[in-house]
Amino acid sequence: MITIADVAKRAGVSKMTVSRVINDSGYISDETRARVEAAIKELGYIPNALARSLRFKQTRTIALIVTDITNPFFTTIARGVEDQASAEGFSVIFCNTDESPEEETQYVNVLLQKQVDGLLLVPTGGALEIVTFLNNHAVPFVLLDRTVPGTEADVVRSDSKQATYEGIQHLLDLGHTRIAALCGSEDITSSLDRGKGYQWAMQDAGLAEEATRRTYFTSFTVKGGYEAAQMALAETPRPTAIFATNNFIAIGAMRALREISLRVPEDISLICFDDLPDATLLDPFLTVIEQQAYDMGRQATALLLDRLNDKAPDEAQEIILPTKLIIRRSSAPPPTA
Amino acid sequence: MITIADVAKRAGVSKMTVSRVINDSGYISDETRARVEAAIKELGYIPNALARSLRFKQTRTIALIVTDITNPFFTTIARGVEDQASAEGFSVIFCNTDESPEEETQYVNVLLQKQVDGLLLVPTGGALEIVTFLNNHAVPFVLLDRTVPGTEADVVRSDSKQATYEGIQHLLDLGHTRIAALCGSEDITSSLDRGKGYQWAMQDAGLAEEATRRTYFTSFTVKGGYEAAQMALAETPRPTAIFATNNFIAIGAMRALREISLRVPEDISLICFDDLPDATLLDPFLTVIEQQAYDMGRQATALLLDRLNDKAPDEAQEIILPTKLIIRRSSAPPPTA
DNA sequence: CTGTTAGCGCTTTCAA
DNA sequence: TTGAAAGCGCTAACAG
Repeated sequence: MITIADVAKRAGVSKMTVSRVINDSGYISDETRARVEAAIKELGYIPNALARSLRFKQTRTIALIVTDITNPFFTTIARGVEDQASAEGFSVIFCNTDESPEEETQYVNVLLQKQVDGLLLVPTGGALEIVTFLNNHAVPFVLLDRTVPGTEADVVRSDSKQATYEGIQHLLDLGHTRIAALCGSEDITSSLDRGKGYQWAMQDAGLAEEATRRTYFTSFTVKGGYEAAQMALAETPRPTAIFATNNFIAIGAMRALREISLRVPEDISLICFDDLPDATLLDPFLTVIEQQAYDMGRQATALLLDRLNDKAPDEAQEIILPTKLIIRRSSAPPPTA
Repeated sequence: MITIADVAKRAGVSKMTVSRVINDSGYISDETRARVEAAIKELGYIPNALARSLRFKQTRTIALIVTDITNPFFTTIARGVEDQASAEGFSVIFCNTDESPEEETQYVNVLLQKQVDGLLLVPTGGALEIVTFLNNHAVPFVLLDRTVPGTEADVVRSDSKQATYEGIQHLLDLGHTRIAALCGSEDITSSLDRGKGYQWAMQDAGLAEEATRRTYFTSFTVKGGYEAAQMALAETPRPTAIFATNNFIAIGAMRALREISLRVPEDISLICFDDLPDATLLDPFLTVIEQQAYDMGRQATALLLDRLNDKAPDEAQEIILPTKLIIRRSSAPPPTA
């Protein structure tokens, strides 16, 4: 390995002078600078960021921990994070917990050892302990998509409750009354909020009991959606519309519908939270409540970097991003209407 | 920041003793160990991996550089890499170049400064320089999916040429003769190999000229596929089948077909390289040549880690993974057949 | 079984 | 404008 000492010797100067050239700090004569730069090039010297970070006490690296790397919602967030971070000269370490609190704890530990300057975290359902730990250790971090009840923390998320209200309203306007809600896990706030938005909208329409009866909790997966949909469809009378609290649940529901040959939207309507990326779809036809995933990544990163530079207010910030109801072909009036 | 010295003082021992406890090395009395562990817990001590890596001269971190993080093919690779690496106690830094050689060079530089132990690289079309650089600097790395002509390097990839041959053969067997090929960029070997496989199969069927005339180069994107398909469809007589060299090109082609109301497979057949993940598809119906993306990630990582441990042979390794032709509903005999 | 010394590659501080 | 010494947090090598 080529070190700063090698370069110094080659250029006939001290290590300190080389350091000054690398960091463009202090005064150096043009002649010396040229000699040092030549030596760097000749030797193919690469500064050791480990040693620098050890002195500087910062790594210019942040980490992004998501719960499902296969979900386009999270990869889109990742792009936003990446773009914003690299614009400010930060690197991003990307981690995936698969919704497991154990993996989450494990990653946070490793990342702290690696001295990341801050964390971006989509918390699992069991994140209370680790988030409390981060707070106690004064590690800068920002939550994404979900909050962690019982803690104070910066968070960037959508207004799931309000957005769901509008989505359900759209179904109600079409004439539906028997609407089932397939919700994600009960220990995830975004999922809960969507459930509440559903309940709220149904209640406002005088359908509170209907809503209670037709709420199903499952996981944010295709399998979960499939199973929950089967339960919802087994009810008599059958629902005329299904609301899925995320994209994967909707796909699972779609499979269940197809299996019993129900047509969408002729026989039953289907809407969901989260869009699927245009690029992976042959035919966009689902009516969705779209979240601004890319922006969520960008803003969370901007907030985190502000924190790192002491440019954010002391109190925990809560940034709520707008959503958009995109009406496509999967929602229509109920068959009997 | 709490350091090893703080722990040592608290436990009333030397720093070295604390180090021994952390690393579980050397002999320590149970009593001392307990005291040290108590001190660690009380202070909430987190070892500084920077300082350790500086001494050990290894970071137990590798990097994965892909060309398009939005493509499920690459996120699936990422999962394989992640799983294999973490099983061996390595962390992964995940980077995205968007097919830009400049970004690629930039990332490699930063990563080398960060002292990653090795690199996993899906090379861009302009990677010759950076790969040569890596070779000269004896940085351990493994190429994924593509090779870089003019260099020697470990690579894990599919046999694109052979796989394409079989895919085209499937179309020929169905009775197609007017088959168009929508290829990715000309400076990417996997794309070229798929073009060659197409040419080869057509030639064996006595359709060499037909193939030459119906080959279109574009980029591995939905937009690229859309545009190339429009060109292919403008020919007279029109092709009765389209072969797309990746999933995104196929989706673009699908859009172009829909725009002029061509039905698949009744009016025209469509097959492509790379599957789309089950989870993001409402209705899998494309006939595809599936690559083992997850395995590609795993094997490349295993090879890289072997290299790091001097367990791999001196010569550059080439691991060719099998592919699978999955026949679904998008391919059928041509309309006139 | 435990401690001391030296040094990883770099930069801060102070002096020249 | 340049350099020497000290030290960031940790561990290898040796000594006790």
